[in-house]
Amino acid sequence: MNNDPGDRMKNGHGGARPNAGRTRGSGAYGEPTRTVRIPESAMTELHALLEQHRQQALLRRHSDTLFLPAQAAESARLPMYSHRVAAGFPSPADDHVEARLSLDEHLISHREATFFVRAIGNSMIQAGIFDGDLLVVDRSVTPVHGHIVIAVIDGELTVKRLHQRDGITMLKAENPRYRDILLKEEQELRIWGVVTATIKQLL
Amino acid sequence: MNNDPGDRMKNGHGGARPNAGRTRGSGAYGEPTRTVRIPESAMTELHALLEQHRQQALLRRHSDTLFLPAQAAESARLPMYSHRVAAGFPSPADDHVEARLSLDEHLISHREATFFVRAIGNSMIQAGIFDGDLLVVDRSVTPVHGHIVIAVIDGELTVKRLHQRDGITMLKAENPRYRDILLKEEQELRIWGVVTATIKQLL
DNA sequence: CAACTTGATTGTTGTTACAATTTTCAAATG
DNA sequence: CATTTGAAAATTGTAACAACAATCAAGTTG
Repeated sequence: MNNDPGDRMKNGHGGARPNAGRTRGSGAYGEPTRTVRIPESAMTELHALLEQHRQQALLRRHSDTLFLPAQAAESARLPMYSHRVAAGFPSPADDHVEARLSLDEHLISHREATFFVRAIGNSMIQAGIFDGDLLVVDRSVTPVHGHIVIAVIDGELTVKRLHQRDGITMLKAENPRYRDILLKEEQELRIWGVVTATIKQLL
Repeated sequence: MNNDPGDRMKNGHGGARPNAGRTRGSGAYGEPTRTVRIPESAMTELHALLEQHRQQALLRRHSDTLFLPAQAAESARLPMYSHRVAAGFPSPADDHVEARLSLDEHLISHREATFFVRAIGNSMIQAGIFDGDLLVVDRSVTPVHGHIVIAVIDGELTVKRLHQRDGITMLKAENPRYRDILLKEEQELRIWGVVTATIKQLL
């Protein structure tokens, strides 16, 4: 070993030669890279993704000496993406969503006293009740002023808002084109129940 | 306006106050990020992954308005009355009811693809969707012209009616006081799903 | 002369730094 | 009391940096 640096430095090795240095694409991926910023929770998934790319680069690099057994038929190997890369949308199958909801439980408090009625007509359109909507009716709720109720007037089933003021009982429609029903003395008001929810099916 | 900087600078606004500046986790992912270096061919996959994380962050951020269906417990069938049952008091215990109904079964056709959203605002009031209504959303339904959809525009979750005519895509509000959203070229429309039912709770 | 060593060179790679942007709060304004 | 405004603090894409690895040609050794 020559420990004197001066001598060697003068007629130095290497130098600004062409084709010196490591060759392009000699990294772990065999291709240029970029820096990106990602959330920390994506790190594990990303590491899986990177490992996959490294494997593929390794395979490409040694493709002249490495062979794999032919696959039985075209059992089209799909790329083994980490987790659900393709998804992109929140999926109900995902687990880390806090609240889960049962419509039955959510909308029905008194099971024994609840039934459904399909609305007919447009007399309650301003209350958001359209023809064909499904109404959830609770018979155990005591109807008071302001409630939307299912009532029987002259043998007809109707949905109206119950008004009780100064001893006068009315069934008001929520549509200016419909008349309110003022309850006469001899008329009997039969209230089947209070509407606790209305459901509009669009499809 | 005081254009003299000296005055304002002295008792300047802001300053090194506590709790000033934007809050931690207010980014698109709701969590800290890191920079990593990845091969270029992984960029598309990474973008999908990141989009997914952004969606999940959005979902987390709106967890007070987003729900998923519960597992089918003992889905209680409740009586479903037809409208013409004029006579006396029907009881849910009665037998001569037409059908018995489970809301979960009736309103949810694809459990794996269904979630709930609580509506905010009154932009769809003429479609019978009011502030606070519960929307049943099915991701497996292909959105077409006329459907009411849940969409993400500029990171905001909205309910609108989808219009597609002559190559133009619009999100129309059903309330004259709200402007329609005309989709610009560079704007990306993300439709989370189609609203299959809306539920208005009255009690 | 073939095999090995050596040093400069150049691409890779993980991380840090930076600048532009966005979000937020409280004081100031009307 | 609602709105405006300026500074502060975080986000975010990208540039820069430093340590490292690979490569080649000249030099050295047997």
